[in-house]
Amino acid sequence: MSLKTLEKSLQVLEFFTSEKPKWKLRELARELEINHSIVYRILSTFERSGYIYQNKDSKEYELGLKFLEFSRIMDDNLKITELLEPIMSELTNQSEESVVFTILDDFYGLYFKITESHQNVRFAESIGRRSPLYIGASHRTILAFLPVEVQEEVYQMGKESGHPATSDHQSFFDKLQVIRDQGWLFSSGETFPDVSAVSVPIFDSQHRVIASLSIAGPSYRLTESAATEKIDLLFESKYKVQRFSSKLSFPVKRPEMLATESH
Amino acid sequence: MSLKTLEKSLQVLEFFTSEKPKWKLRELARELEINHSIVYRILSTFERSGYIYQNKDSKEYELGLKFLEFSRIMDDNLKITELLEPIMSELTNQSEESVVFTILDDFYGLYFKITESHQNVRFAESIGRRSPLYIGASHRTILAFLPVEVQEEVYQMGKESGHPATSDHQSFFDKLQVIRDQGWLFSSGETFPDVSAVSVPIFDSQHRVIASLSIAGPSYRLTESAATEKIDLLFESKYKVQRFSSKLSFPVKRPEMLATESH
DNA sequence: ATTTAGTGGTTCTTAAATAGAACCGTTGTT
DNA sequence: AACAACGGTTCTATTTAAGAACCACTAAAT
Repeated sequence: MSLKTLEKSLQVLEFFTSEKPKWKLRELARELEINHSIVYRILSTFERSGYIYQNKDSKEYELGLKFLEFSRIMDDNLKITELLEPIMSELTNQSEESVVFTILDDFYGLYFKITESHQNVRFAESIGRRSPLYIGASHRTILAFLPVEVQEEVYQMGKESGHPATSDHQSFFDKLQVIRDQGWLFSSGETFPDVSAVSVPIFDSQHRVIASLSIAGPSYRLTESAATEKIDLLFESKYKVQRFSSKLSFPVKRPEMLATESH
Repeated sequence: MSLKTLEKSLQVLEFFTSEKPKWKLRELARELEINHSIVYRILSTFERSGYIYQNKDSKEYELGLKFLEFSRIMDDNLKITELLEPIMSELTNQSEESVVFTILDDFYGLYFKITESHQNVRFAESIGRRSPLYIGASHRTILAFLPVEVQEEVYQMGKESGHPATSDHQSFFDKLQVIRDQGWLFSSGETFPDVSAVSVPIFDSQHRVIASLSIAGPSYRLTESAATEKIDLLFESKYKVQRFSSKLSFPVKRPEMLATESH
């Protein structure tokens, strides 16, 4: 069905995170609970192709330049960004806040494109950041329009990680219902402290949710009432995006349930 | 020695370029001259982990969001950029032109960081672009300080690709000598038409070349004499970079000769 | 209508690659 | 001087992948 060697190798890459970007060989092997010679072969193969870089003094391994290269190729390829850019820039100008486009990626949301207000905190460095769907307006707005089984799964993920948003099952699902009813969501300080955002879902031509569009800003300025005033602008942009999104394909990975226990 | 399955899988990824970012399964298999079921297994394994995205309508494969994610992790990790940033920004302000930091990556140079002059053409989108060392001031400046065997190899690469810079062996190597003698290089329109640049090499603590630092701008403004006037500024920045580079490790991949025929 | 050639995806058995224990030589500690 | 830990290497039993043949499907050509 799939290539086990490749699969395992890619799992190894997942351990190179922002929190732990550098690994010594045996340290990583212990963490993975596999023989260090296997890890060695994987890392050195990656290294030969530039996906992994090894500091020859400290012997530590880290991510290689290949990812920079491929990320540029992606940008070139995604004409989406060209079409998104003017719409988002306009919304930034009108709303005087930063605008964030979050894309659905399995059980996660990924900050795909950000246009920054000049009077704002720096968000742009978050591009490419992936976090679970239970957290933040931009993410929960997407979750609200996914199948209930996925919502349950995501809720469980949050529960297991101990995240406060998933402390009460009833209120979590009630809030998702609110998003579906009013078509948007405002939230404060969920993803970043002192940052608030208001989000709307983006659908493809088959009315499946694929992303969300958000206005984000510092909580002291972007209060709930300030955000509410900007909702009309946000909806205008949403429709503009949806108009062209029907013609383009976003690299969206829809979540798949491995096993459905109920009938 | 190395994992053949992984190696082959990574070779498949290399075919997703800016020029040809989307492939149909059998089309790619033909190009690779391997059985399509092998390519299928590779691509679908990559897809399950987000490295490859398949458009479910057109069935075409392209690069996945994983590369965006890893590229962000790299940025977080590379404190280099934090240290490089102020030096490069200052040089941009002083020189009133864009500044480019090019890193050595095997037989190639890769645009690693760019600070843009406000009065300038857009370079930033080139970050992550990798091109052979025979082309352009930023690249040839690095090449000049690499072993002569590597220079010969690179010259051959250029020859085979028919690039004009490598039409005459003697003059190619003479120019490299000039770079070593004067410590910098000016060139016009080599990488981008109507763009000129002046470059200096960056060495690590063991005096091995690892990168180059360049001032780049439109040829009508950054003439050879204009560039010459900025060389002092460029050298100042070069030394600032080298002062901290001794303490940090750049993810530089040094070229390795597979076989040296001559003694 | 029917053949033909193409597509993405799947299956099976032979043939090839990998796993992982045991092993280097080196380095730093006790 | 003994010990432990390191990155890296080697060898063969065991696992995995290769790739021809095969689907079901689509589009074009007859």
